[in-house]
Amino acid sequence: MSDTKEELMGSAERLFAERGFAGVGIREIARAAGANTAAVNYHFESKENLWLEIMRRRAGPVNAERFRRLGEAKARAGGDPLSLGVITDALIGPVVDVLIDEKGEPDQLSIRLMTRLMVETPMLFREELLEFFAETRDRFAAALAESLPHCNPPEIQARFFYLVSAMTGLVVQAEMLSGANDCLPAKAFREVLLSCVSRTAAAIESPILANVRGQP
Amino acid sequence: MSDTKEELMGSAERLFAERGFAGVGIREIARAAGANTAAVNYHFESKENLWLEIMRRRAGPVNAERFRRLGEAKARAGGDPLSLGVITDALIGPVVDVLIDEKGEPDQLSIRLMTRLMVETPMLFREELLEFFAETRDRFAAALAESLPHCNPPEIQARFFYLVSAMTGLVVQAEMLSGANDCLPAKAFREVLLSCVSRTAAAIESPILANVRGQP
DNA sequence: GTCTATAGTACGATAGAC
DNA sequence: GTCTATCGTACTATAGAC
Repeated sequence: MSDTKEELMGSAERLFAERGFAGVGIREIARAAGANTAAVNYHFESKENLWLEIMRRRAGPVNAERFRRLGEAKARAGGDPLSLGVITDALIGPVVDVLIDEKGEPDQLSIRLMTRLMVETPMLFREELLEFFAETRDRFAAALAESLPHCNPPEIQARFFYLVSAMTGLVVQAEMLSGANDCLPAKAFREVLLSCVSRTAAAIESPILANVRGQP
Repeated sequence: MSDTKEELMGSAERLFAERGFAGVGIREIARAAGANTAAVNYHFESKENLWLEIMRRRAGPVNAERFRRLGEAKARAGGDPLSLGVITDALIGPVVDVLIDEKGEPDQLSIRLMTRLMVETPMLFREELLEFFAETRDRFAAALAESLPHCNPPEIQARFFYLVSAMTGLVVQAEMLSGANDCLPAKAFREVLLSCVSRTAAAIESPILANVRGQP
């Protein structure tokens, strides 16, 4: 990949993270990369495609790590079904790792970029999103079904939905958490996120179907 | 409030829901409302202010219902601390209700609007957001502390963070759930969301601090 | 592979008529 | 309270030189 293309993706990530897809123009992306406006269209064909390339470049390694953890856990388990904790960690753990820098503190760029990617991609590129994550969905739904043999497909789907929604909330609210200096030191950022992963595993253990107030 | 102002807020809600703050121009908002561009600046002073007025109008009743549920539960409990399930329902239940129309099916406009409001407001209007939700934060953090007397402030804060992040994920992913016709009928939409509320209550019951893989 | 130049359109805000 | 008209700026995309 050419230097210019690399630079363009870098400045696009920074700007998209701060202001979202519609909030940034290709002129500004090119200027920040020290390139010309036309270079964006040459390398990416369109602004839409630039967004998708960023999404794939960021989400690809996350999915790879998910599959690595799932495969490793399966190897360790022999033929036994996996625990829900292990499945939850394999799905959400790799995302949490992206939000944390090498010192264990919040990585603001990644937090904001992942937030934008997770919220705006479904609205702008529904088809491409579903295609890109089809394998992840299928493999984790299958793992859940194996670990919950007494659950029918809607129950599996409801639990998978909880996993995805809990992961999404973690990413979106990670920025508020990183900016809250109430009584949480920056060192606790990672601990709190990891505790949320474990809590999510506990949440899908529960066979709950009714709500706490008791309505049907 | 004048008819024109009402119309402008309505069309702004619809357009912001679809394309976000930066994705919509005041010209288009005015056109959709059958008014002139200048009417937006007359009634709201700026596009930013229009967004904030929409946020307050949508979030105000949600907060009111939260306080109502919390107050009702406290009255019912006498002086005893509330269960975590009741606190969770008081905080998240009113948001879930907004996502569902009178037939119990997904309300696409509200789902998308709440998503945009929850994700973009913290990034664009951090100060105003914190001020608007200060009372909610304080009252629910206090209720949690009363119900978890053995927890220190960071532990309370970590649980409160989980509540907020689970709620955020529910809203953001509600759209994907409403569009998934795999094996979930539209009638199940409400059931799944409510089951997520109960699961979240179960999640914050847990005294978990370490993650499932056992690292520090 | 990167540039200049430009086409065609949209942006937010405001001044001033009515 | 709502309009027209307009300022200055920004937008995506493309054609064509180098």
